[in-house]
Amino acid sequence: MSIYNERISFIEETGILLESMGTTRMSGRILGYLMVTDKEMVSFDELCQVLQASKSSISTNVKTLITLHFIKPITLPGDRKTYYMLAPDLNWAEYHIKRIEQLKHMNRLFRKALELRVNKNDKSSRWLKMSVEFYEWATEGYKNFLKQWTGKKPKE
Amino acid sequence: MSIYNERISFIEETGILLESMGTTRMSGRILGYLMVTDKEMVSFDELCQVLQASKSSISTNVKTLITLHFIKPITLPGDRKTYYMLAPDLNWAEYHIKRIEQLKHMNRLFRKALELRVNKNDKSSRWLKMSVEFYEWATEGYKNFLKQWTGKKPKE
DNA sequence: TTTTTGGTTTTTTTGTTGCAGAACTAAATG
DNA sequence: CATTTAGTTCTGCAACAAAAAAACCAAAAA
Repeated sequence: MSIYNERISFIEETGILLESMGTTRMSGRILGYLMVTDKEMVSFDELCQVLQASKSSISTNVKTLITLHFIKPITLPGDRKTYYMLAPDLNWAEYHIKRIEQLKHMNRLFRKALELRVNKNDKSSRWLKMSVEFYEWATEGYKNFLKQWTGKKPKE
Repeated sequence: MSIYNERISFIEETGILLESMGTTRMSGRILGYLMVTDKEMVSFDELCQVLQASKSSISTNVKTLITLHFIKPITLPGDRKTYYMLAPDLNWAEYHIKRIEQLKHMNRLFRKALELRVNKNDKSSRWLKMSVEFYEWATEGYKNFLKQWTGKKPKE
């Protein structure tokens, strides 16, 4: 076994969590490995070996992690290999601001439902109005809250 | 066709959105129908017919919507049927406060990874520290923000 | 220019999940 | 106590997705 058991179970946990968040288990494993390995960057080939996965699986999952801005590919002159590392410029706040879009979708649905109703003052309509108000308040407020992060912790 | 086309497409949209949020398309359809029907409550049987779905599918999906506190079952004396309506006491803020758990999981992973690292001051460790700080700040702050909602809009 | 290396794209295999249909259960009615 | 009603649970299938295998391609090396 090439890496410690604690680390293996950590990698698997990360796999499960990322899977539950909508990506794949394998992409979670890759992220997990990059988090616990003491190497600063890791080659494509090493990922295949350590995670016991096929090249194709690593290839596709590495790509999704890159588009999510979680990791970054590194290439070196005189070296054909590609290495990957945790994206040093990852901005979690930005990431979550983008995710707020889903809440906005919800809000659009509530408004539309309200339009489609004949009686705009029955229980269901009031439910919808309440929901619209909440989501309007929440999306705006949450976004403003997250924006405060930028500059909060200057990288020393 | 028993309901208007605008409403049908609304129902389908809701299905797609709820599906993308981790539940099933059918549960989204049920919620969507309850949002646009002018009836205040709808019977199990009506859901089957309007959504052209089997009893089993309605049964299981209605249950998940109930556990999510989105809808509420209503029974009436002298009537064997069960009716469903949008949960009048649904608290969206509460709902999202519970969802924050996922962010906490993330944070737990970051801390654990940091523990497992040998060199606690290399790039990856700093990435992890930054992430821990962000998630600590974000989960607490978001929770407090959401708590402000309660009492913000007294149901007049 | 041929071979090797490093990775990508395409195709198969395998596993999962949502839904329908049938069998089942509980309660109310005759 | 048999029958009907209303809904639940189990089984199986079709659709889909994740990962593996295989075919492929580009760049560097021989």
